[in-house]
Amino acid sequence: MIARVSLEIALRKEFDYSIPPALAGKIEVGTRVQVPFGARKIFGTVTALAEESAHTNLKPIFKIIGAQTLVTPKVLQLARWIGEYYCCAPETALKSVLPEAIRKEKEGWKKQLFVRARDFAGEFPKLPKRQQEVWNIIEERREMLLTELLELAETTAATVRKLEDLGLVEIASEISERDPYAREHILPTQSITLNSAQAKALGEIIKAMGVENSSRTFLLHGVTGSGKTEIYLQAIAHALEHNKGAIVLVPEISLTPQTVERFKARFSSGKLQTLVAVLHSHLSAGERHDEWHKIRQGRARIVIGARSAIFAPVEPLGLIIVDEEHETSYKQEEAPRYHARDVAIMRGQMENAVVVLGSATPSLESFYNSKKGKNVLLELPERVDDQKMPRVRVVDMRQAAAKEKGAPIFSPQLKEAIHQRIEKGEQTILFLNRRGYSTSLQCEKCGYVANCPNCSISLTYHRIEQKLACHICGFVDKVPQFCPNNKCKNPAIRFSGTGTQRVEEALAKIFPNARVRRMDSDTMRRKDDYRKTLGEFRAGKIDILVGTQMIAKGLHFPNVTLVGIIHADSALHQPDFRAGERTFQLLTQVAGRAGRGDVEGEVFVQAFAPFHPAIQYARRHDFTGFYEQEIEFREQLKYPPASRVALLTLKGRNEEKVKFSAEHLKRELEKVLGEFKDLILSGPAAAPLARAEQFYRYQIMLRTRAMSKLSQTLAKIVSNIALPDDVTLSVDIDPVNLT
DNA sequence: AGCACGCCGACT
DNA sequence: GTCGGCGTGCTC
Repeated sequence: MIARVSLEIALRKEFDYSIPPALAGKIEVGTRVQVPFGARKIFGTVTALAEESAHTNLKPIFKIIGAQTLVTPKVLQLARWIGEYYCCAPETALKSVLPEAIRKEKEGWKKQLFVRARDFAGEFPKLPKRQQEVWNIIEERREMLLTELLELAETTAATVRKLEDLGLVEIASEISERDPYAREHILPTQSITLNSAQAKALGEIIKAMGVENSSRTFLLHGVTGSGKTEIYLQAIAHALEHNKGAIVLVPEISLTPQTVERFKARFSSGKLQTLVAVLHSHLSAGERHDEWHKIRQGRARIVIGARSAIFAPVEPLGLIIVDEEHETSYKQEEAPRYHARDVAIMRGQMENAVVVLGSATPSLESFYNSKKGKNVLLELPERVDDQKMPRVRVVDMRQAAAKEKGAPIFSPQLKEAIHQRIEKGEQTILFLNRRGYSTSLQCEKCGYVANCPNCSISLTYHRIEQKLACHICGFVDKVPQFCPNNKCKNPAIRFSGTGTQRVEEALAKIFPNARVRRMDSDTMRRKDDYRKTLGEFRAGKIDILVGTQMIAKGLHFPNVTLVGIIHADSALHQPDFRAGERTFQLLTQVAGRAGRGDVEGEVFVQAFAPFHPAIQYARRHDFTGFYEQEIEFREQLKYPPASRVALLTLKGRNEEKVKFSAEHLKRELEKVLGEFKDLILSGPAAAPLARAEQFYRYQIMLRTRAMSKLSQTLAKIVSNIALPDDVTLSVDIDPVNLT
C-alpha cells in the first residue's frame, strides 16, 4: 500500500510514501504522519491511499502522529476547497484546519495521580488512626485525585502509599481533562415558549433539517432582543434528537462567559447532559487540546467558538449557526484568508447540514443572497419582551460647533441627557471608536505633524501614559514640549481629534460626582479586566461607561437607558466601499444597548453629516431601507455583492521596487485575463495605508462575478510570476479590509 | 521550505 | 589555484 501525503510546507504538491509493515492497516486518509523528505523529517497528512505510484524507490513513512486520525475526510475536503477558492497552497489551508495544540508530536493530555479503592478480599487489616481516616474518605468516594485527597485528609502522600502497600488502594497516573469553565456555576434552563415569528422561523429550520440530501442556508434577520439565541438553542436541541451535532460560530469579541453559559445551561446540565465544547483564543493550549478531543471523540456534540471552530470535527454535523454573520472578524487576515461564514455555507453543502446566519444588521452579501434565492430569509421584526426600539436622536454637530468656539465633545443635548440619568440613578454608555487622548499632534505655526516613522499615519497622543503611540506598529515616542522642527520650536502645540481618554477626562470635569470608567484595549490589559469591569457596571458601581468597539457588542444591561455615540460619522470618510455599511451596523448595534429593561431607551448620535443615509436609516431602525439605497450604489459601481473582489497587495521596503513590481504584475494579469468578460481591473495604486511597519504597499483590485474561475487563474499567475525577493505578493479573495 | 549542485569574481 | 556569490532544481 502507498500513502499520498500533503506535507506541511507550501509546495502545492503531494508526495507518495510506502507504508511500512509495522504501520500496515493503521494509516488512513486524514492520518497525520512524519515522513523523510530529503535529509529532513517533516510532518504531513495522508490525503489518499493507493495501490501504486508513478514514482519508484518510495521511502517509508516514519511514524504516525496522534492516537487517532485527526483530519476527518470531510474536513479534508473542506480544506481543499479553501485552498482553491482562497487562492492559497492546499498545505496552508490544511494547516489551519487543526489547532496548534493538536498538531504537536507528543500528546497534550494532562496526567494526574488518582487514588482508587481496590476490591479487598479477606480480612480487613487493623489500621493506625491516620491511615484509617484516609481510608474512610477513599472508601466513600471510591476514586479521587491524590492532591484532592491530601488536602481533604490533611495528610501526606506517604500515608496513602502505606495503604497502597497494603493493597487497599491503587495509585495511578491518568488523564485528567481540563475544563475551562469548571469554576462557573451553571443553572440548567428549559426551552422558552416562542412567539409566532420565532416559532415560524424555527419551524422552517427544523423542516429543512428533516430533508435528507438537501442543505439549506437561512438568513435569520432579527432586531436586537428579538430572541435569535432561543431559536438557535431549540434548533440545536432538534439536531441532537436526531443524533446530529452542531457548530455555533460567534465573533471572538462576544464569546464572553455569558454567551457560553447560555449554551452550557441548556445542554451541559439537567437531563440532557450533552457536552458543549468551547474553542477560542483565550483558552490555554492544554484546554484547547482537551476541548478539541472531546469533539473528535464524539463526547461533545455541540461546539461553540470563534472563526476557526468551523473546522471542528463534529460528525455527523446537522446544523451550523453563524451568529452576527456580518461581523468582519470572521475573515482571517492572514493566509488562508478565508471567511468563516462562507466556509460554513460550503461545509453545510458538503455535509448536508443546515446553516443559519443570524444578524440584526445582515451583510449586504447575505441579504442580496436571500433576494437571489441562495438563502431563505427568516424575519423577526419585534423584540420578544414587547419593548419598544430605543428612540434615536441625531445631533447636528455643525450647529453645536457654530455656537461654541470649535466643536465640543458633547452637544448640549447629550450633556443634558447624561445629567438626567445621573439624577435618576440610571446608567449611560458612551461610544467612541478611538482610543488614546487625541488623534494627532500638530504645530499651529509651521504645520508640523507628529507622524510614525514606520507607517503613514499620525501618532496618537496618550495623556495618561504621557506618550505618542502608533496604533499600527506600536511605535512609542516622548511627547515633545515644543515643536520638534528646529527652525520653529514653537512651544504651543495643538492636540486635535478626540479619543476615549479625552472623553473620560471631559466627563470628570463636567460631572465631578459621576463614577466614570473607560473600557478600551488600553485599560483592558489583563485577562480578567473585562469581566470585572462589566461586573461592576452590572452591579451599578459605574454610572458612565466610555469605550470603543469593545462595548458595542452583545452587552445587556437593563439599567442602561442612554447611549451616546460621540462621533458617529468618523468611519464614513474612509476610502472603503463598505464605509456606509459599517457605520449603519455599528450605530444599530450600539443603539441596541439602550433600553433593554423596563425603561425606554434613548440614543444620541452626534454627527457632522447627520443626513447621511447610513445615519438616517439607523435612526429609523430601517435595515431594508438602508439595503435598498446601498445596493443601488454597489450595483452601479460594480462593488460586492454585485461582483466579487480579489485584492492583490505587493509589499516591500523599497517603494520603487514595489511600485515597479505592481505594474509588472498588472501587465501579466492583462495578458491572461482577457477571457473574463465582466472583469474590472483597477490599480496598481498605493494602498490607503501606503506604508505599515516599514513596508510600502501597492494594490491591484480585480472584480468579477466568476470568482471561483478567477482564483484558479490567479493561483497560476501568482506561482509563476517572477518578483524581486524583497517584494511579496498576497492575494485576498473577498477582502473585508481594503487598507 | 531548505538544501545541494553549479558556474563566474576576489582572495590566501 | 581556492572560497563563496546566489540561480536552478529537487525532494516521494
